[in-house]
Amino acid sequence: MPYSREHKQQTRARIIEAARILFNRHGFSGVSIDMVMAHAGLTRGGFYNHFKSKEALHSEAVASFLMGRGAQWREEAGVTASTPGPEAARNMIKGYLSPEHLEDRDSQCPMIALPSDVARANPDVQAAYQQLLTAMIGTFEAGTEEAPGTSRQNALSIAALCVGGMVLARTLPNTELSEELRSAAFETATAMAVE
Amino acid sequence: MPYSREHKQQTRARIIEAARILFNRHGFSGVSIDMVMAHAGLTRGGFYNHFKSKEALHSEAVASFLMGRGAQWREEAGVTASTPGPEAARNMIKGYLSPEHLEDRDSQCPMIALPSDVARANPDVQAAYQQLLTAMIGTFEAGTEEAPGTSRQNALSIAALCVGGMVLARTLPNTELSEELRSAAFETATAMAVE
DNA sequence: TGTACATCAGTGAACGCGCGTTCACTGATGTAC
DNA sequence: TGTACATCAGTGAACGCGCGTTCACTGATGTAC
Repeated sequence: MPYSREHKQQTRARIIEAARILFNRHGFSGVSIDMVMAHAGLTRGGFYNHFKSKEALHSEAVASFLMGRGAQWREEAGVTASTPGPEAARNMIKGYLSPEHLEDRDSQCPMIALPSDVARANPDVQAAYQQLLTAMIGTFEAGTEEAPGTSRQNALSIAALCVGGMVLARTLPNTELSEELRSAAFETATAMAVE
Repeated sequence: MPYSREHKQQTRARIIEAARILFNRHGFSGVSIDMVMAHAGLTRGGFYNHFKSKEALHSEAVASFLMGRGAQWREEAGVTASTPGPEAARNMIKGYLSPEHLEDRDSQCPMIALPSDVARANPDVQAAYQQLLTAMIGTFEAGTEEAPGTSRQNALSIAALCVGGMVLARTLPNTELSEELRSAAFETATAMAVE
């Protein structure tokens, strides 16, 4: 078997990484397979050696965020530490609703970059997003466990604040209102995690 | 001047209405000019008698929501009444985060249907969205005027909750989590409007 | 160690299709007489 | 009132382009001897 199995896997990973970045920047339909392959240092024809279709690449790209950057965030926030609690939730909120995340077009959370693409995507893509969202909600829920009755509602609301705040801030051309929105969502979400 | 001015304006309005509905259903790039014109009972060629480009149609469609259904909502909520206050804000939240709005694919708020299209659209489209969002925030702000220091932050957060809750609920294939999110965002936003 | 071979990752031309846009036209309508 | 005309909203064929996908090929590499 010429070309080690490793070699093919590395190429595959390079294509997924290029796709993740380009989808974030330009949206699913704003990216062509030519663009993805060129960004990965390859030519168009080889794509179908690795993926069944463009849509299949989409769900791989989302999953790769969850396993890559998303996992890193959760670790940094201390979710995996022995004492998760409210501090991990607050750290997560701080990172998610940070100015850096708002500006990070390439590595932002796909829920911010591509929400409307997903609502119309195939079930595999939607399932990948749901995993991402479920992980996020889990982090917040663990951070508000003192009051069991309201903790679930709080966690869901914090997730809505995080995604909604960032989506709106990202949409606006007016940077002042954009920053105001991000900041307001951050303050409110943080207050909710402390309760 | 054959064909009254009125006639042309009516046709134009019919095209915009078709576009608003189809963009909501399928997203900006998922809709062709053929589809819009057919939906309006016309043929492709006439489009450029009315609009400069497909993008120009996009901003018109958003503006038409603001002036049409959006204005109707604000009226029903009582924003224009002599005593706006928290009740109008609560009504608005109730309508926005309602199960009916979640299911209403055709006439939902474009901020829910097309968020990622907008972030990459031209300035005219973004300006139309900003007007829509500003009107929404204004309604909420008027509803929390008792505490001036926090009212602005609250209004912005409620907007983020409304849009974020609906965007996430819309994205999910799992209807149970979807409903849970909508409901949680509704409860939290309502509580914030009362404060 | 060196060589012939088989494999298959990667290449790039090609296909078919749908799209946004253009354009020559047609025919319904309001106006002038 | 009736008719000829000018206008321009609407038609539908056509253009050029980029896209997702296919396919015959090529050439780098691991393996067998």
